Amino acid sequence: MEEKSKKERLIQAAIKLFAQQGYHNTTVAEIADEAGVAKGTVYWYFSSKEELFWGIIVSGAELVNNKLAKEAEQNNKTAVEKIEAIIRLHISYFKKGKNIVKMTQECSASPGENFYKEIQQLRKVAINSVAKIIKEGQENGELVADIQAKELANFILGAIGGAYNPSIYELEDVEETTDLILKIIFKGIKV
Amino acid sequence: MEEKSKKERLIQAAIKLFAQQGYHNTTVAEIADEAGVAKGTVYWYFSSKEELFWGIIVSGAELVNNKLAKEAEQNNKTAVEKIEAIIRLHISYFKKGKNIVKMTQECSASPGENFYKEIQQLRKVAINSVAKIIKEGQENGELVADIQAKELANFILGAIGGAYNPSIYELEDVEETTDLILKIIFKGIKV
Amino acid sequence: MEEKSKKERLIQAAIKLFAQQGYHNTTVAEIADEAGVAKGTVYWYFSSKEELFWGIIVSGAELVNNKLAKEAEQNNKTAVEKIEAIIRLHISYFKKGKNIVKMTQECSASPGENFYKEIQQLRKVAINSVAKIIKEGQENGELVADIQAKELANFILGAIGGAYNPSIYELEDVEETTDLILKIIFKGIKV
Amino acid sequence: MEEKSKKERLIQAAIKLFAQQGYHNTTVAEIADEAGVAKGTVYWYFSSKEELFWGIIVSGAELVNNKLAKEAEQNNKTAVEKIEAIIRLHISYFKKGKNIVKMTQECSASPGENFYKEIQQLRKVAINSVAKIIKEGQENGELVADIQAKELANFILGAIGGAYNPSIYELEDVEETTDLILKIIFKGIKV
DNA sequence: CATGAATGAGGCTTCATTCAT
DNA sequence: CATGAATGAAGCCTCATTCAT
Repeated sequence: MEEKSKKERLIQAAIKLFAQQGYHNTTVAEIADEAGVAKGTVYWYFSSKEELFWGIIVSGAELVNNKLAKEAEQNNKTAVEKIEAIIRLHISYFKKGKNIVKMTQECSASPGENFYKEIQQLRKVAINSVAKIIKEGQENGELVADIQAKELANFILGAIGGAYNPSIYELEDVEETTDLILKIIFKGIKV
Repeated sequence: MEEKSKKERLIQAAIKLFAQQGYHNTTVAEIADEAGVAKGTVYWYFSSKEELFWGIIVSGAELVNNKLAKEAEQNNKTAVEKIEAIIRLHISYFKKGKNIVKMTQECSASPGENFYKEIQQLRKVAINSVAKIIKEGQENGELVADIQAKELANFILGAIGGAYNPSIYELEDVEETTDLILKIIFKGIKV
Repeated sequence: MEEKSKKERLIQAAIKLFAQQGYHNTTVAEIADEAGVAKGTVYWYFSSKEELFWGIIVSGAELVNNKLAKEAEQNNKTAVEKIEAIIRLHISYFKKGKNIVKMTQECSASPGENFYKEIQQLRKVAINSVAKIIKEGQENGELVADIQAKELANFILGAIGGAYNPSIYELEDVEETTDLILKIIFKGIKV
Repeated sequence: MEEKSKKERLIQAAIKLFAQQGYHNTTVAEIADEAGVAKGTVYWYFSSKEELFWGIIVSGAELVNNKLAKEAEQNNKTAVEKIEAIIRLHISYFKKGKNIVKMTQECSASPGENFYKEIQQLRKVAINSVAKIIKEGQENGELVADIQAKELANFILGAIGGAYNPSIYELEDVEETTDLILKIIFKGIKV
């Protein structure tokens, strides 16, 4: 009796290999091998290589997006607190789901793929959640008002992704990154 | 007599198609077609599809890195001014070289490719230039001192790239993006 | 249900076409066609065109080399008998494996190919077996002693290959060739 | 002013490279490079790669064949002397024209090429010359009569080629090879 | 459910040959 | 005579996907 279902093993194998080697440099055969199943079996659980890849991305992105939406709807928090929560949320997700994050980054940077347009859709949803928080903060005077909420939301999410560059520094201590981002976004770097 | 050399036409065709369709979804045949030359001609000027792609990336990255390095060596500017110049430099490069930027982003997010490690090297060079400026600013009291220079450099470059997400908003007016970034990085968003 | 496995059919097709047209003038597509399988199937069974070619050569050469080695180790035969056996062995192999012999000849005469050095290795093994027999014959006075054993071995094997030139005379009656070689090698042609 | 004509330089370059790398692994560009001329120039002197290759083979083969024919027509020599002369002729040719010999061997073992049939024709001419000598020797009682002259001629020429295996022993001292062949062919190896 | 042999479209690359200069 | 940029046919190989068992 195996510990995990074949489907689960396939997903785990896919995450590992896609993150390591990228979408195009990972073959269905390799994934099946890594999961310990036959190549044909992949097609019983997933209709295509693309669906397998995209399914993983979506599961991760929706997880984050749902938490983002919930955060935006909180009533007993200031906007600053919510933004801080959002940043912590992302960083902790990056920490746990390093491989899926890498996949998502590749996904976001691969024009010409079917999933390229779809990932942008997901990004827009995230931006909307954050923008909502920002607008509140601007309306109640917590945040500076001379910035477009959506653009700021885009900046914050982009900065998080940009700062978390797992390939450069192998940041094991991502807590530091969190603090860095919070500090800059809230206080700037000028004395 | 044609206006541009075949080599130049090939490069332009490659930039256009790689940016639009991604590296793997663009065939050498398409590039040749777009450039109006025979397939074999590509190999007269470039030793492989990869070299063609990577050559374009490098030309762009070195351009920016050289300017970055020069900026870091300026003597008659404050650190803040230098950082502002760097941000303007990037944004103006993004504006002109939209397609090459897209290619670079794909390149940076494609593990398993030969150029993946090389692009990281280029990124490190850029980070070093920016970190040098930051250190100066911290030493002369312009910038807050409780942040690691290299991490901050990584954040700034990452934030620029993250904020400039041409696929989301088709930001024609990138000047706004510049101002946004400057404002946040220097002053933060809290009132 | 087909009579032979696809792998076997591929090998037979390859032998036929390689012998007829040579290595470089035979395409993988032709071999697949001749075998009645798809082009891709070739690569399910063989890792490359070269491996397919070389595998056939080796199977034949090892067959002969093994018999040669066994012959060399016989105790109840004179050297002359052994040499006769060796010649008969080759000629009967040539008779049956005409096509593989042709392939081997091409292989041996194609510098610059990866298998060129390897076939020489196989040839050396064969020479050693024959030289061993010759030395015995020289030691016990059966054979003339003023000839280097290895050179003589090389001559004998070379003469067999040279005499058996299937492209010149389409010798169906190879028995005659056997007798010819035996006569000359043992007794010479002078009255 | 260059020492040799371009045509001559091309031929020498071709001989060197064809012998070293084989016909299919040598490109026209390499030959032009080695000769220090432009690729297009090759086609001013030779109509095709094949013609360049074949021209070299023929020049060598005809040289030998002419000498062979002359030898056959000598009146003041015994058959044995003529055969000895033939063998010496070949070995000395092998010594001088190592590279052309290699090319000829490849040529003879490359079915599917246009020159494959032509080289057989040349071989037949050589055999006829030798067979003529043998017949004379058999008629005047010098040589054993129970062997077909043509088959013996084929054997002798084949044995010479087989014995002279430049790739195995790097025989610098080809004189020894000559003696070996003479000894065996005339006297055999049995005591 | 699972397998893995089989498929075939399509990609990258090589290279003999041509031809305008 | 000579050049070398340009061509395009053709080859080897990969791999997502299918399907009979």
